[in-house]
Amino acid sequence: MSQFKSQFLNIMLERGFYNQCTNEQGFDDYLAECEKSGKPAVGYLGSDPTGDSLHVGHIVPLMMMRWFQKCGHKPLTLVGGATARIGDPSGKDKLRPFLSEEVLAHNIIGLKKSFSKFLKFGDGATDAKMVDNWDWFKDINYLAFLRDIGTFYSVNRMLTMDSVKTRLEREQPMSFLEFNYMLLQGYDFCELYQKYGCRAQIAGSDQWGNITSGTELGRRKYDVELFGFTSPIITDSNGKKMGKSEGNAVWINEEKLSAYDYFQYFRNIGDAEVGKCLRIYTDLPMDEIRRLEALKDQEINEAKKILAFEATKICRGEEEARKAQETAVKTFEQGMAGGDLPQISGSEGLGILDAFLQMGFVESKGEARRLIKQNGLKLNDKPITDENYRLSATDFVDGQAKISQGKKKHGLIKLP
RNA sequence: GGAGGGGUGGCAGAGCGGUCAAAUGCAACGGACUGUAAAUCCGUCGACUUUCGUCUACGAUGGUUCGAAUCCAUCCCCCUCCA
Repeated sequence: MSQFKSQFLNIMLERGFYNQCTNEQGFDDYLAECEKSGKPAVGYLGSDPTGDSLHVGHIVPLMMMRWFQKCGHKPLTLVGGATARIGDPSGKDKLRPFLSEEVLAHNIIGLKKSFSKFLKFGDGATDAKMVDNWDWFKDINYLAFLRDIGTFYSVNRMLTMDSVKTRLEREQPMSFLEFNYMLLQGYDFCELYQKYGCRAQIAGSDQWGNITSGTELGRRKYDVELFGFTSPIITDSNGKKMGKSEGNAVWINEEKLSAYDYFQYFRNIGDAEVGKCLRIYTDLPMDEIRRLEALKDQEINEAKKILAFEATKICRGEEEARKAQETAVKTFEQGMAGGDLPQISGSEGLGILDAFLQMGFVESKGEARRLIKQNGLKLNDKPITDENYRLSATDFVDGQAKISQGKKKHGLIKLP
């Protein structure tokens, strides 16, 4: 069963994190050596502070780092304070808007928060550490950079990189600024190698070009072999990227998404994805996962509940996961109203259209009207038929009324 | 700087003076069927009011016309080729 010498790579393979490695054999030898000697390997995961929270789509590499740390290695989390000022062209058609200093600072705080849910930070040997490439880029001299780094890059080669090639093929503009992105990423890798002895970079497969930029620079400039390791892009059965729920991103930080909604995202995963998600989004042992994913038909719902609970536990803590679960059970299995549902305050006399608008379930009254015609809106589980209905005292039970849109979205109106 | 092409709803992409709130596809949403799944089928998909209707929208600003996404002018942005 054990195909690799290193514990880390075996876990990656077994749980479906393994997509591509710059030198599988070499990386395995290196990690095995570290694991044997008890000297942690250092690896990094980069992310640009373009938002103030990571979302489900970012979890894959985060979980890889989590395992990396569990295997006795040291994770570095790099935030691209400098590179965000440029914008990664990978997979995009347009230049990203520039971010103000305040927004960047705010985003970096948010990112650290996201990271810390999955990794243990601190000063210990295997504790995660946060670094910002702005620290080494902000004072860099252009000519010195061109001479020291630019000489190692061939434009011919750069033009063949996916991030550049696709942009050109699609006849979308690419600025010189963006063209330089891969040099900066390459430089990051080498900088971390110099500073922390970091020899591994872990990322999603869309970062392959940027990773090899770093490993090649390391080889040419420092004569050292750096390793890159990527995860596959996780898609659902329709081939779409994971991480969107009702058109909105599933955020990791609690200010952006409630634990209940986070829980529901995983609870509603497709049957075909259950095994894959258990491996990737939970810490459950493989034996347990194999048992769960073998469940069929209705029974697979048990696996989904466990998946949702475990995934929420990692990200939001056990307490929150339990509350979310209770709310889900009450709401869906017992037809009652769980306490963790989204809520607004309102009292009798409140128009039913306004109630849904305030709850954020609809974007306009017109939409609410349409949904009423389609039997899509409910008050205390009874379909609403009159769009001019106003809440009455009898609608409130124990000081709250339940309103629902469709089968999945439920919320509470509480008396003030 | 020169020549040509183009900017349409979340995306893709028709329309090229009235019948255009704008085809079609995707996405999204509601209903039916189910298992808080998938697939399928039906329906919805600018806002306000719902009955008529009103308003805001086709890069921006002006103009021509009874009437413009559609014509004209100026400006902005993008693409291709040339310098």
